[in-house]
Amino acid sequence: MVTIVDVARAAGVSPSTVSYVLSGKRTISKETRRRVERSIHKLGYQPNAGARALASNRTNVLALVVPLRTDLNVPVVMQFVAATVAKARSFGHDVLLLTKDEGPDGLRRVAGSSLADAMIVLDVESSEPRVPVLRELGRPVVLIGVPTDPGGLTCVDLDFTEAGAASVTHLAELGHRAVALLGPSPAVYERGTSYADRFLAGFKQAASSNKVRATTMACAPTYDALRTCLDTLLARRQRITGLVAHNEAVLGPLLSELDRRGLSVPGDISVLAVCPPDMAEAQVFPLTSLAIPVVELGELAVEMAMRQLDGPARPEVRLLSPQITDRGSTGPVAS
Amino acid sequence: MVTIVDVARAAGVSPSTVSYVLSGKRTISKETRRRVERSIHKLGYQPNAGARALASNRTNVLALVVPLRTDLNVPVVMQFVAATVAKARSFGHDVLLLTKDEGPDGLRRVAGSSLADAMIVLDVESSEPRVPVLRELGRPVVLIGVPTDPGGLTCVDLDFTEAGAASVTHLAELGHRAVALLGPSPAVYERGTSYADRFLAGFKQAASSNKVRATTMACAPTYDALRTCLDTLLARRQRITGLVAHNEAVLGPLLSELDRRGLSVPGDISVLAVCPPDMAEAQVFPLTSLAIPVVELGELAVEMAMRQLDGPARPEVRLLSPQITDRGSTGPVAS
DNA sequence: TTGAAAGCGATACCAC
DNA sequence: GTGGTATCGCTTTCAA
Repeated sequence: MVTIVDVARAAGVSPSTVSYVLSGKRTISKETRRRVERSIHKLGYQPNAGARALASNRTNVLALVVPLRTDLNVPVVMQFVAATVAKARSFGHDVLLLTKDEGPDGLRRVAGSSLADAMIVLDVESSEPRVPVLRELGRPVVLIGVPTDPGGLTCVDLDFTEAGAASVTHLAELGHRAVALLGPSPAVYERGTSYADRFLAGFKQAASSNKVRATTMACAPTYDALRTCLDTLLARRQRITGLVAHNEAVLGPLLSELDRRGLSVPGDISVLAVCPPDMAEAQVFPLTSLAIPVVELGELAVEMAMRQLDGPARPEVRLLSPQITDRGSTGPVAS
Repeated sequence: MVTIVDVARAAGVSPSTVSYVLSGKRTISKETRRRVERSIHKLGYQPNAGARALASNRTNVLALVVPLRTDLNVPVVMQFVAATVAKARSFGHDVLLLTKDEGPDGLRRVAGSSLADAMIVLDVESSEPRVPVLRELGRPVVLIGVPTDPGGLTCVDLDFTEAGAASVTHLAELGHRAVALLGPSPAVYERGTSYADRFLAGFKQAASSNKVRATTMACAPTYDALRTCLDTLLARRQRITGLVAHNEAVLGPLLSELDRRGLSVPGDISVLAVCPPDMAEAQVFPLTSLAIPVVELGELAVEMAMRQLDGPARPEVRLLSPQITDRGSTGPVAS
């Protein structure tokens, strides 16, 4: 193994000089820098991560805690992970992947043994058991999602309350007077997953202030559950003309069921999907959607974590404004 | 921060004793062990990963290199990741997530800086540019997939050649004389992804030896591509009665298109899916499937990597035998 | 602008 | 069965 000492010797300088060339924390003469860089290159030197971490208290590793159950939407999580890893690399960090299964102890372990400098935590629940732990770790943390009491922790998320409201408003402005929300799995609500509740609240609130009749329904990610939901929804006295699907997993099934029942979109029923943009485009026909900005969230989370590493930034809860893209699956009510 | 020295002092022993209690590499008297463990607990001691790595040349980190493009099947990759992380944890290892985008240099970087003890590499192509690099790293490596020349590297995968053959045989035994393969995206073939080619080869080979007429077709993961494929396939003179879908992304669309065209499964056409078991069960109706044993592969890969860490094991290429589970979507040809 | 050397917190060898 | 301590490879202070 090539060490910094080897490089120093080859370049005829001291190890500290090599270190400073690498870190840029000191001004180095042009000539010295050249010699050092040459030696580094020639010897193929690569700093040892462990030694570096030990000496500097910096691992250059970002821990990412994700839910790896199948009950949450997998492609969405994956997109998020991809965005995070890419962004982290751009800051010279690698990503250590932890699962939610490890719980609060996992966080303690990783922080306690200095495996990572900072953490990004996904799938935050309203009353999140990991929050108190995270607060005590004394390490930069960014939550994706907003617990009931973020107290001191940095959070970033889509403004789901606004999003819920915006979806209703979108439909209301098209003249819809009876709309439905096809929500996430009951399991998600039971867990108290914060975004689900917030969306629901915004949805109901806007429905009432827009004088729109709203039905809401959790829907497990299976064909059967979806059919049952649809049966119930479509059997209502007041015909539902607008449907908001806040459940990526059932988008495909939903469209094929509507088709099977002879309902055309948006002719008979408008469909607004709440999902990442690419997913809205990948359906049997493109769906008007309220975007879950997965990539932006991932990148933002990394940036916020890095900022905290640079020096204590004051905690903030950042909520991104919802944006709706019309792709033709919502339209005015036929009168 | 609590260090091993603090623990040693509190327990009235030397640091080395604490270390040995932790590692179990030395016999320790019952009494001493008790005292040490108590102190560890009381002080909340957690070994510093960097220091440990530096001193022992072991990081207890496993690097996992995954394709994070959207063109490959995301849920499948995710399942694999989940299985790997869980298994790695059971060996006391954490997982560092790398993307294929980093290419060979990424592997060099991670190995060179001792960020991980071993690597597991997904989405291996036939003529895989990373193979020569991996071979030179001198670190335990397990490839998921089999490059044309594994030379010295350990690989594990489903036996896709056998799998291709088994799917044809399954249909042939039910009396089908004209079958089709709906394969992965053209992009996958163009990349020379090894499993796609192997499956195709086995498929064709078995078709010819079973005297079955076989049509094969790559299919991009979009509705349009699928429709075009189906149009072509169903327009054939000799009516196709058996369909093998080796493309997780189009299973849903496929079934709804068949339905739309008034084709019943398996009455008019048998459908055999090549995908993870849970995916076969999650369709509009359960599909007979040839399982891609994602979880087993992930766990096996970790085990093989760990074995290599224990001492140089001789390289092997392990191919899992395909298994078909009948869920009713394939049946005898109506005559 | 550069060098010397004291740590960082473990492990594991050598002694006893 | 236990202790002392050199060592791992780097960062960073102190000195020049």
